[in-house]
Amino acid sequence: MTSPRRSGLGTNQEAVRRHNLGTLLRHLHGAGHMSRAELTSLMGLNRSTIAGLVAELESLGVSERAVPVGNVRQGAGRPSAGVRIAADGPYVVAVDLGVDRAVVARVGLGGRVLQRAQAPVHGEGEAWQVGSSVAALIRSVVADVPPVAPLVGIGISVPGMVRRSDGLIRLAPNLEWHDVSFGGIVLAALGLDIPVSLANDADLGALAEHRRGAGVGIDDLIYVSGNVGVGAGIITGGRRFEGAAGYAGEVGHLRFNPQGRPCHCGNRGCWETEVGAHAIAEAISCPADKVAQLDEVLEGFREPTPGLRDTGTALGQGLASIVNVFNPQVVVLGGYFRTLFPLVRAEVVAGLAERTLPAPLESVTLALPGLGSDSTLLGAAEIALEPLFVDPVAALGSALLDVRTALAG
Amino acid sequence: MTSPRRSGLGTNQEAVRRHNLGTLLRHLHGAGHMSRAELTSLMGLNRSTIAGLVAELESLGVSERAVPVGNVRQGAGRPSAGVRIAADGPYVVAVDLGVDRAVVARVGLGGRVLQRAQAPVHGEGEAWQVGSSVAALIRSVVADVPPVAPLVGIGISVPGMVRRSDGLIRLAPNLEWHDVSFGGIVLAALGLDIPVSLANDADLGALAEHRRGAGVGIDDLIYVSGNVGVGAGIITGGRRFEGAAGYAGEVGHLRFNPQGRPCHCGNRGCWETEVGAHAIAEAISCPADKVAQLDEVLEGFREPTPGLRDTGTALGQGLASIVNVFNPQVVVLGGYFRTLFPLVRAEVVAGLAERTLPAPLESVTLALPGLGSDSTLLGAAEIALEPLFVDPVAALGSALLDVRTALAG
DNA sequence: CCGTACCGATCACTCGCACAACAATTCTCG
DNA sequence: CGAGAATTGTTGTGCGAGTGATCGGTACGG
Repeated sequence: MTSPRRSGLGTNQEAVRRHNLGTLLRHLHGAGHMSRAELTSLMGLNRSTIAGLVAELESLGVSERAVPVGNVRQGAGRPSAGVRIAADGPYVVAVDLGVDRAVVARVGLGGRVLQRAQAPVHGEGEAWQVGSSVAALIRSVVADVPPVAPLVGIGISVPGMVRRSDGLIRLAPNLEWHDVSFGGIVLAALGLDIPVSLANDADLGALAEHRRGAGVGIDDLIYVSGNVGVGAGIITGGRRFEGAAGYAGEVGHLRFNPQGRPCHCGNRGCWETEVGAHAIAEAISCPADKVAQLDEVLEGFREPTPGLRDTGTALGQGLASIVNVFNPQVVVLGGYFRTLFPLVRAEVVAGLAERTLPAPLESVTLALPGLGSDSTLLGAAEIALEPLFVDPVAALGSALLDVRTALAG
Repeated sequence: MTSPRRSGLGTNQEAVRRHNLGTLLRHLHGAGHMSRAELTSLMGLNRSTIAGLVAELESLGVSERAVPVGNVRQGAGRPSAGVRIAADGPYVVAVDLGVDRAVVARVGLGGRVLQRAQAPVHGEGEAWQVGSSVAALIRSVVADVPPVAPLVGIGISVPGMVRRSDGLIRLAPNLEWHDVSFGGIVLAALGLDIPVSLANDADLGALAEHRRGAGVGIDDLIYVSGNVGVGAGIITGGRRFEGAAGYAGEVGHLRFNPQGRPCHCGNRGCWETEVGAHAIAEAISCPADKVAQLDEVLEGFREPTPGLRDTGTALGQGLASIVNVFNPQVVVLGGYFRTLFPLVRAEVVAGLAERTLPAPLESVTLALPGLGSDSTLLGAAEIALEPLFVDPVAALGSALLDVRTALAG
């Protein structure tokens, strides 16, 4: 479900055109609306070349002309005609699979959420049950999509380890899933056969924050997601760090306190036993059945408890290992850390400074997600959109038109 | 001293030619000797195109025709004329700066070591003293280079943290250097002005093992270097993982045992206090003044001592964190681990299996360096050669001809 | 011994981008 | 208020890079 990696191939002219068209669309996707003049300077190509590429995108129905937008005019000269994302252009379906709920959205280019729906899913539900719930949500978000708009694919964020080669969910501890082909289940429930991409939620959070959130323009960032488990998504050099099989970023099981609590992985004192949802809940004496609503509970606090302060210190100290090892420019704190961090910022920063080496410490910043709780959902949209940026013509050629009819038939 | 990162630029025809010429040379560098037919299928380009590129490389003096090499003929047909690296072609100078000695080599394309020299350097020597020793070694390895052979640049492997933006050595604990511009020092001692690239030794070990050692064809590997400190070099997706400023891979300070020995970084129980050279020396009761010769001492053992077994277990358990976080396909054990690992293989494997998550564990392999103790030296050569693969014409255009005269004048 | 297979060399062809000239539009300065 | 400067879109031309077909050369195999 993911394209194989490129080898040391040569480049021919066809590839040049594909690459340039895809890069132009990537820029448009990033900015949403821009002038041809901006594109010219960004891509370093000739004006005429940009004009040709823009014309091709328009004929593909991806972009449309816009009036010379009345933004700040910085100088003399003929105003540059705008290029903007077409209203009925290509879109994807993004699925954010959580432990207790699923969020589904129809997302267009530019990361615009066009429709959204969500529903609770049972914690220990069978995969096929969850799959049919998700399929129902997908049907609802595409209920009033215009027939001319092409569906490029589906992206799914999973709270677990996803094998890159085929998108198989190897292990989702909190869903109690082992080796589930969730992409196939959803497609079967829909009766469709379109591209489906799956990836780990933290990886997708990192991707979305890099493209549209707190990490725009930052090529080396880490998104640390605090939920029941703790995971990290890594962006390096502007690319996703996936590892050999797609499992990279399992920072939750870093050795933190060999005398600590037992972890479900079989060891003791893994970092996530000190800063995961259960540890946070314990620090604020939150009853076990309210751990799923930990966000709301945490928001009730104006001052941290001593237990929370300790959790904050542990969070900072664990982040120190991550910063030492990855040397990121920004660390984005997602999941429950998003509400925890503002409460115990001082302790986190102190724990980080205490254990990080001077050189990597001086260039790192801690940040909250710029996309709030939508990071993973928008990350799922990004991986589904990706084929458009590699080869727009091919991706649109294989996209699905008139989804409502296809779903009805 | 390192080229800036590429942004989302477009591709023009000039870039295509550069890229194809560089890619062809990269293949030739990897295989040393190949037929045009192989190049055709590897790069996916037309025969005529390959012929044109090969002709250009020949006119640049980089490659030369070889007789249809008498290797295994797999089928009928006219034998494909060979392409091989030119005898008097471009070369680089590689420097492996160790704690107690420096190795300098003249290295040609294909990673061939053409000349080599080494000398002891004082542990706490001033940087300029070490620089002039290295300069003398460089003079000796280029003493009988033919005048027509161009010198592309110098690559230096450093046992410390190197800032990527300018090659500044931020910290080399065992040399007791802070913020040393060693590249500039060496150039000044030589009286030359040519490109110098510096990088961390573990990073370069990883690069060399990926290109020419135990990791050929492996796109996700980690080279863990055990010396006085412990560091890691990471290759992901076939690229170096450097982090925002170049400091990525500092695994030696991963938290291992919070009640453990104090580390020079100010914390307690960092992993390198358990598996670094001093810990190994302690495990075998090696006197402190022989730590520099730990390799030879270790080679004297046929059976591991109980202390070494414990070190092996700690090594495996620490590697587990690395495997969980990076999900590599291969972990190469360099430095002192190269002699330690065969002694305590069982303990390392057991420690790794005990603490690694099942999914990343199933795809990882432990390996010894395919290049022996030359990994870092050849990695230094690789970064110096890199400009040739990005743009052969430009790199050769700015290369230095007739080095002997330039050094004399 | 001859047919087949494979490779190198050559040349016309296609395609994509760069360049130059011109038109359109706005700003600025006198 | 008007002319020139500045910037951008448009169009046609040219260059360069890779493609594809053809021919000739060399080896293998029956």
